[in-house]
Amino acid sequence: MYALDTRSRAILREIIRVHVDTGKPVSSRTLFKSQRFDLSPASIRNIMADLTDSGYLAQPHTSAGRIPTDRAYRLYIDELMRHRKVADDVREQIDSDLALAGADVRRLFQAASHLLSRLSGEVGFVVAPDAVHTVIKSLRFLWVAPHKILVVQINEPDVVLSRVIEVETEFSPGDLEVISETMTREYGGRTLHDVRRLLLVAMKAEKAACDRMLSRALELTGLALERREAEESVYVDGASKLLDKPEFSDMDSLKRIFRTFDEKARLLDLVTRYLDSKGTCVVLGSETTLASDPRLSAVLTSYGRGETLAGMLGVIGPARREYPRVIPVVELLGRAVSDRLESPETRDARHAEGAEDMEK
Amino acid sequence: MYALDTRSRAILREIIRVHVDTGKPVSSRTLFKSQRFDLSPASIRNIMADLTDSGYLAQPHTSAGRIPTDRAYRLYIDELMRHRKVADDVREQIDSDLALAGADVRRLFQAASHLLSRLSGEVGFVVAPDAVHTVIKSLRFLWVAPHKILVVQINEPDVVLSRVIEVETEFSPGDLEVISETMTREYGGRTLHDVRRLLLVAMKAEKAACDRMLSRALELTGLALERREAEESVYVDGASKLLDKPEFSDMDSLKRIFRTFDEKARLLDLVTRYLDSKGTCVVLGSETTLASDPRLSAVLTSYGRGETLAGMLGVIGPARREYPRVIPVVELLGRAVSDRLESPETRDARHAEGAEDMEK
DNA sequence: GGCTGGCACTCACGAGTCGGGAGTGCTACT
DNA sequence: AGTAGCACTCCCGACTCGTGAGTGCCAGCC
Repeated sequence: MYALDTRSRAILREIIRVHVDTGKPVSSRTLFKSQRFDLSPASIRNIMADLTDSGYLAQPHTSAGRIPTDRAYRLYIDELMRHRKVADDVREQIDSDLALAGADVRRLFQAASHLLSRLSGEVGFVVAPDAVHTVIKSLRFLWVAPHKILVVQINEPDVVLSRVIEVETEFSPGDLEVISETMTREYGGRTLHDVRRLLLVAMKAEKAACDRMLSRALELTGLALERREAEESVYVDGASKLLDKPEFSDMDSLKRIFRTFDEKARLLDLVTRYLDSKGTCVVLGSETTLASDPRLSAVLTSYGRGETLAGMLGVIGPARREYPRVIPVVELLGRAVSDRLESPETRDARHAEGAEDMEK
Repeated sequence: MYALDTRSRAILREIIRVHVDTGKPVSSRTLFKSQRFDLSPASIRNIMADLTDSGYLAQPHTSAGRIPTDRAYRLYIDELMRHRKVADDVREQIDSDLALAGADVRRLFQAASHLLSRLSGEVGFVVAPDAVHTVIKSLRFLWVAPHKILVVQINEPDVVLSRVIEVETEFSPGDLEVISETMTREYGGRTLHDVRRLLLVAMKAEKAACDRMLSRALELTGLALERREAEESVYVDGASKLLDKPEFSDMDSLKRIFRTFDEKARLLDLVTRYLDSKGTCVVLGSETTLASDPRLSAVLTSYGRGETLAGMLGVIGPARREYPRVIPVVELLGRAVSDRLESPETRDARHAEGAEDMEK
């Protein structure tokens, strides 16, 4: 009962193929008419009944065809399907769109989530690297206007982040240069997470010693590295694509789902749980409560190499999706984003030729 | 027929009040029961019939109550309603949320659009200042990593923007310093729009003279000031709020509307048309094709003072909304954002006391 | 003349009914 | 094991119909 024979697997595979295509329950007659099996509808029905018993198929109601369960999708993803190659024009599109975003991480993530959404027809998302994995290389403070200081944070593979902060007390450009050097020397090479921790310790120690300048420097650095809101580290694109999916055509679930996308913190929670899994993984609705709806599922992968700079990206949609096409796209984007985050020459070295147009 | 007497106006006003509250057509009986008029249902019906004839009311079908037309809303907004004062806790919330965003414009706009959405229960949006109104004060280029240059653009009232760009050829930190000074001297004080134009002219002139360094500098500046995508200059928040509005409960229009929000360029087009109107204005669906749905309407205002730095913000939702409450909120946010974009000390000088907490 | 009570008329809406059709499960036969 | 046949189930759309909310109009009243 548990080990499926080749024929059952073929039937299951075909059911999934057809169901993904049509969205409707698949009947024995449909399979029969597909001519792929040398069996009568009745025999196919028998096999389908067996598959239902083993939990791979379900029927929405008696006298309807069968739809694949999450268990079936799991088997399909793990064993039954073969990845399709990503079309060349899609590759080119990804390359050129990401290149257009240039070196600005925000634009890069925005472009990536947009591409994910457009190429999959689902909701695309990118979660920026988290504090534990981000390694700070250097930190620079620049005076830009009264009470306004530009913080330039360079992370491990030359990923540059900049933001403006507002301070109560004034710093001179000279002060800031000194602070930049000190802080980079002190905290460079550590993870953002560690730096935040160390800063707290240092500030506490400072309370006693009371070195005015140092204390101000620490405060400034703390402000600069403040925990970012989820809003800033989660990029979502194409939520409206869900409106086209027939499985989500009832108002109530739509409301719930859209609200979840609005509160990006929720998304962050759910996704980072899979940060440590290697490679691409598919999370089916029943296996976790993704976005409070068991019918939602995700294809996600982490980007970044080795220990540093791990974030996640992927797509969210119904379990019924073209896995053979979507999974390779997500993987490709994971690699593409990783590449983009490195310095240009490393990147160019790797793909000696394939870079159609890195400039624009 | 055109000049409405006091009684008709009172009735119309009440109909709008009730309709905004319930969302359903208002019947003569309802008005009668409200006890606000010393009239029988029949008399009220007569008046309602007159109002219908003059185009202020409409009935969804013969034997239903009346709903206000856009013409009625227009009259209501212009003459009938009185603004309600914004509650103190709302003021405080706006102040503290915007203060939390600090001096980073992106965060500021994000926070503002979020506030607009939350306080109005509709879709909030902020459109960043456009090229024609933005006056560049100075421009600085900083070397941050091989082939990566940080551009710091400071606009007129000390609004700081920074982004990272990727360049093919390498610049030394020294080069960049010289370029920063030259460009600021050359182009400081002009609008972004003008600078882009002048750059093109200069580059053309360069072609002939062929000063390698200058040509590279111009190219770099051009790259730095490239036209931003709509994605980057339009901030939308709370699109899902529309799902709660009963008037948009049919799938088809929802799809259209959400797709429009996804393509922010569309929004940009529609909104900037009103950039030059002074003060807050209400755009009703029938008066323009806002987001391809005549039932959508917007309350919007421009922020920024005088000639420099004009952008727009506001909310989008059904025409049926609590104008007396929403309009003041939008106006307040317009002022609050304008304030935040100035330098802290100007701001503090103005509200000598009211700054609960500018630091955090 | 303006207001009102009364009354006939309209029409959306929800519940109930019904036939058709798609699909299954079972059984008996090959 | 595979198949043909058949009874059974149940969703779905169409159709009907009663109900109730609301209006429009008219005749009378102040």
